[in-house]
Amino acid sequence: MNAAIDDVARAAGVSTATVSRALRHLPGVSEATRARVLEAARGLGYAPSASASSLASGRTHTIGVLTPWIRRWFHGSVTEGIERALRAEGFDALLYSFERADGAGRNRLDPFVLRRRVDGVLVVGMPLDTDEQEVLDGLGVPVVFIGTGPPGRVTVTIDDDGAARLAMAHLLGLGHRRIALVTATGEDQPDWAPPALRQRGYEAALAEAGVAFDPTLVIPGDYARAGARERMAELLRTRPEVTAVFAISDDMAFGVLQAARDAGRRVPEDLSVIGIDGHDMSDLVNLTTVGQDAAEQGAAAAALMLEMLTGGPVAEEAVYPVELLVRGTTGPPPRS
Amino acid sequence: MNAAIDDVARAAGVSTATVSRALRHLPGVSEATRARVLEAARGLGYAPSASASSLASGRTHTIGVLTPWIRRWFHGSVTEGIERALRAEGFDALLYSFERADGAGRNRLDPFVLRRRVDGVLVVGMPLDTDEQEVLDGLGVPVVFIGTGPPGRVTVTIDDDGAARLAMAHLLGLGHRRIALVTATGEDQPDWAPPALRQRGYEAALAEAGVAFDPTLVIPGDYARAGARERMAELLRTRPEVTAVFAISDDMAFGVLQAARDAGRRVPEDLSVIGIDGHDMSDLVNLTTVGQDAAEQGAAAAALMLEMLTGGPVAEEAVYPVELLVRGTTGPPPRS
DNA sequence: CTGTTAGCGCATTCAG
DNA sequence: CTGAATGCGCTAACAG
Repeated sequence: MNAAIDDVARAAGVSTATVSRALRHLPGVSEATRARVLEAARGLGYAPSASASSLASGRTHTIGVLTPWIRRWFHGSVTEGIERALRAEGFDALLYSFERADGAGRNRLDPFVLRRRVDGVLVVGMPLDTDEQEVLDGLGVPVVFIGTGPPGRVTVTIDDDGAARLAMAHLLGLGHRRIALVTATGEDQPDWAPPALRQRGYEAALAEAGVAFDPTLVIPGDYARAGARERMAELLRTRPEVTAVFAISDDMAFGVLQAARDAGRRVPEDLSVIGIDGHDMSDLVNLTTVGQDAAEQGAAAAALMLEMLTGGPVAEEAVYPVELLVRGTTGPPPRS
Repeated sequence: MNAAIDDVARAAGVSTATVSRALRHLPGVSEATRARVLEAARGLGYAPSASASSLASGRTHTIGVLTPWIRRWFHGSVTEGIERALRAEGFDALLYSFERADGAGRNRLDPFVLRRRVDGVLVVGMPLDTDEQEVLDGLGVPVVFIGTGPPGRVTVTIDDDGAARLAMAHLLGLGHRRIALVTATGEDQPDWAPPALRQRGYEAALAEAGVAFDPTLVIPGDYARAGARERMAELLRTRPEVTAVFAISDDMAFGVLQAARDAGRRVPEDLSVIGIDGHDMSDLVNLTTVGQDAAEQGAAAAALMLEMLTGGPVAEEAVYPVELLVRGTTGPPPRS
């Protein structure tokens, strides 16, 4: 029932080599024979064996997608964009999720699971440490980073610094001066990752507006809602002079919104809140944010990968645009 | 640099057959030689070639995950659960997303992309039509359905009817009588899929409470927020007597909440809203809902698949529990 | 433009 | 318990 290449060859009256060439649309096959081969293949319901093809050619036509989560907005959107772009080109996406184990840090990146099964690796929103980068490099296949990547590597990102300035310009333009920053920290957030870059934008924007930077207004976090909510609750209690909060992700902005609600602070009358992402749910809660197209970045990364696979040179850094989405969580500061 | 099995055999002073057996922990290898082989393999950094192994054995150690979307809560959560469970057992997850093209129905399920590259297929939240089922069956590998599956197939689901009754009991218990149902319809929603089953629960609960079923209170939808919001806006305008809405998914409940807000209806004072899912964001908007554990269902489906692969008999229907999460969007009906 | 010939790296008989 | 031999199905030289 599973026809093999020589069945097709026999049916078409040619050699297996010709079948192989015809089916892959390689040059050097006459139109007439190609047509006969295609016909025979269709008739037999022939589907080439990926394993045999990989074994013989050394290429798997499969790209590994390395991501710590897939249900977070950014990671899910990027992964979806990747999968579609790859499939359109006949490539498969192999999923490798490396969720952080509780307290124990992220699962070790096992070099063996990826060895010899992918032609390339796409790393989604995951700042790899030096060891992990070495493991990946040891695979000997191209790697593209989405969302965040070490300097000097092929990356697809937004302009993190610019996105932060955009958010801050909006807040400062409304008249806010005491603006808290909710960010993400930890040893796995190096200075080339979004949290650091966005904080840089935050500080630069303050400086340009002539507002002194107050480090006690920088709230650490882990990109997640719950932590932001907790930490924000405390800030709201201890620092009533804060009139606006800039969270570096929408999910953390959601936590800020919850904390404000818990504390009985009206948004935006008492407190303005802005995020970054353009999360699916941001319009549900009417969050003002700086939107990015994560699926498009995934698709772009996939395209870059395919380009690298064919030996084409690619630009090191692809930077995607962001857009200020003014909604209902920002307004002028309360008159004091 | 990429050691092959005969390098290991040479280093350990045994044959490749013994290496193969030792590394796969097959019986019939003495402890001493197994240890020597493991040692040699580690020393050489040997990783078996998946292609060669598949070609020789006919098994790919890869499971295809068929899903229309991965960023929707249910599908993303299930997929994440699947991936983790599979990886723990040394299996790979190959992603096949088949997003509905605009207006043109879902992408055709291409039989060829899956042929000979997976040992089994997991279908996530996707009621396949008869043609598609045939395509899948033509693959000759086991199939497990999560969230919804044709009768007589191996499925992992919740008790859809029971979940609906649970939601309705809550609403009815609060005193509501005019309760709208926001559901999902269309030819791709057969009578064994959640929308039909949940509607059955809705109707049964009404009947038991002695409330006449009013078909004009059933709002069609497509599981998405936007549509629910639009259709709900109209209902709110034309049917002011409705005091509660039961949406069969949290995402649609979010749309209902937006419509209520747009219409100036207070929740829950003027209108109660309940959903099904326990979506990540449901607590953000304080939605009362019937929660399910989607990731666990994914993991369970993966385990079932592995069981089927080893020839074990499996139960046809695994039903997972749900739980009523009473939050802030439900309350007694307004006194009229 | 097409056919012949070797492998790709492993799993699996079958002997011993 | 272990080894030798065979072939999984295809691609990639190399000839013609």
